[in-house]
Amino acid sequence: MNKTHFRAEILKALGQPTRLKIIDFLRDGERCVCEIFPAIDEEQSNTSRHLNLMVSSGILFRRKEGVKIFYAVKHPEIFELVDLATLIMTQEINGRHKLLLAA
Amino acid sequence: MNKTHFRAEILKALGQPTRLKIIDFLRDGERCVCEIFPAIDEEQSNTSRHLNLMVSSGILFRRKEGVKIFYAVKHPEIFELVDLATLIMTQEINGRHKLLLAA
DNA sequence: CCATTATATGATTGATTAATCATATAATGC
DNA sequence: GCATTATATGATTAATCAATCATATAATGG
Repeated sequence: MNKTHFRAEILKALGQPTRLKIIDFLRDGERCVCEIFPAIDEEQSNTSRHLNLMVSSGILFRRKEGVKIFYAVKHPEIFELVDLATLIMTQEINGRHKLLLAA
Repeated sequence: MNKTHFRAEILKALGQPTRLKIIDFLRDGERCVCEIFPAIDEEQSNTSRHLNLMVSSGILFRRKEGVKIFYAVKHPEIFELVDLATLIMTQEINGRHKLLLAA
């Protein structure tokens, strides 16, 4: 895999609503699957798949403790990146609003 | 569309190799389609579709000049966001390398 | 040892995506 | 007005994706 594909994989892993909800829920630190899936209101199996995908693409890491598996965001820059997306979104919404007002 | 979906759409728009190549090529400023598609080595029609998608998701804007259409990145934060993805990628590669060395 | 709890995974389905070829549209210079 | 250049779009195809249901695995407490 070349670097463009690697970068794309990271961004793609973050560019999905269910996965973004997981990232947001993990802002306060690690959580086990049994906490995550009710919090984001998704099925356990679906949540598990998304968690695994994010581990594979370097977004999350996993820690086992007894029967529970805790997931956490691997790099603090992930949050910065997501926050930038939020900022861009806000600017977009404001820009569109201004256009509507000007029309 | 709610905010989670909006954020996801922005990240997803950036999380595709062909589109990342376009963003990289637009770092120096606006370019017309006829410059972009040879630079990234993709078909004109495919390039056009990706450009349109990024306009729709708020990543790029378009300016018409005669028969040419110039595209440019709409928010400087887009570059910051992509650069963060590159940083995360680098950390991942280094991390994996260290693990291999330690093993 | 068994029942329970936590997590992962196989199989399936419908939806979305990226790429391609062919063609349409639209501006320009002659 | 016509040929040329630049761009967009319809139709198609193969691939990937997200979600779901059912089931498997694995650790724990009693």
